[in-house]
Amino acid sequence: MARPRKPLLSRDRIVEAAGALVDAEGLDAVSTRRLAAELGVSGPSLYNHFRNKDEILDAVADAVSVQVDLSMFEESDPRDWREALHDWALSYRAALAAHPHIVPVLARGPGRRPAGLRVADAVFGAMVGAGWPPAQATRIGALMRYFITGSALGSFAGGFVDDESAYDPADYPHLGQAHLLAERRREVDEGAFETGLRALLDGLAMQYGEYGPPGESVRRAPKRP
Amino acid sequence: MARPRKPLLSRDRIVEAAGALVDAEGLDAVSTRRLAAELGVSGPSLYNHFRNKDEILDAVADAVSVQVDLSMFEESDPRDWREALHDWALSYRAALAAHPHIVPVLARGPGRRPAGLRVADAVFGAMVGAGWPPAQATRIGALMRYFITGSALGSFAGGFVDDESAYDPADYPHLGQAHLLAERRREVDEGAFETGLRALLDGLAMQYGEYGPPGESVRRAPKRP
DNA sequence: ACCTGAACACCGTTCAAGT
DNA sequence: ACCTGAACACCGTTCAAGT
Repeated sequence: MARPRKPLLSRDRIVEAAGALVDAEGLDAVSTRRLAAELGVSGPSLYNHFRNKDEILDAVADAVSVQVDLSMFEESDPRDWREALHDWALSYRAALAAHPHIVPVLARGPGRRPAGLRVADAVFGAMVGAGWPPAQATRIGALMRYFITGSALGSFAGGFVDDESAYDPADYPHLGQAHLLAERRREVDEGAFETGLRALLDGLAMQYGEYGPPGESVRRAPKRP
Repeated sequence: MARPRKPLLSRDRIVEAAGALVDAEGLDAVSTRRLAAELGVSGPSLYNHFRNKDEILDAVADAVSVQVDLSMFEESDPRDWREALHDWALSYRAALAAHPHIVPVLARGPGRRPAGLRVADAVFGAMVGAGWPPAQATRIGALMRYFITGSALGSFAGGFVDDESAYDPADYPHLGQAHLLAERRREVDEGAFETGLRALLDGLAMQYGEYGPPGESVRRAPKRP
């Protein structure tokens, strides 16, 4: 066959197929040979479009970052940082939850991934715009990513086995109901995320009072901005 | 050679060597052949002691969980849940930070790993003992794990490339200083963890008020269950 | 430029054979 | 019981050859 007059592959086609494979069968299912077969070509063909397999997975991860809504950072009053952060966190988590198997790649950080950098840029810019000192804005970007990727990386409830005999009361006196977690997985994980997000934002709002909103030299502590 | 009169291997020796390899060169460096070579045996020998490679990595992960201090949950007044949670979080994070490459395995949850289950048992038991309703105690265990493993999984600062030209101001107007993050990695990551942990605990303390301290039979209805 | 098959140096795991 | 080498069905990546 050699070279066809119209290319069989493109970066987009490869990323799409790789993403589908990751979603359907997990990261381990993605081998260059398997992926190439799925695309109807031979393994080495992929190397005409990507330098290596990691670059393909990076592109899959970035395609997920593209799904994260950032509009709340442009549209709203900069002083509504709490609400913007809340909405962004929900959107971010939803994007990751839809593609859980790629989260370990995404959690390595933005690197040179454009969409990952856009997310970081938007959050940092919005926090600085809201009056947070740059060092605090950086920390907020970091701690939000910790919490969001941590929640998307491994289901808490799903991390417990669905087998009552695994929880010997002599060893684990308080885990008598743990075997029930698995079947209430969504509920537990989403509840924990909501509780944690609210706690995080409440706590940050308290700290915001220490730094104060921009443009005023004296201010009251915000109750729940 | 065949079978020696004294076994060459033991589960402990294998786990120790695997852990050292993970720490030194990362998860990808652990192959059964490489690990066996490190132990002076042939690859298949490992299968006399573990069912498969995943079981070996699970054991490495559990050896890290063993390092997590849980004494604060036994010693202190149950009402000091906030301080106990704080100290536990620091100990947990320190254990993970010492072995960052195994965190992805650990983040999958306790499964059947004894030390992982002991951690979950201690936190849940302590929160219930402090007066949190069981459903909230579960959520607290979950959200703390999200935050802690998220912070240990990927360095935030280290996730940005150390190359100024990667941050075109036209694309990322607020990331002009991002290339400096890498060299202040520890400071940034630890600062974010401390800020986030404080926010989380402050926020949880606010929610604790909604449920009320233990030992009272009448409490106010929670505003935001 | 873009695909191919062959090749290299690896994998995880199974299994019969050895003591 | 615990180790071995051989074997199976895979890997990621390189490269010369084809059009």
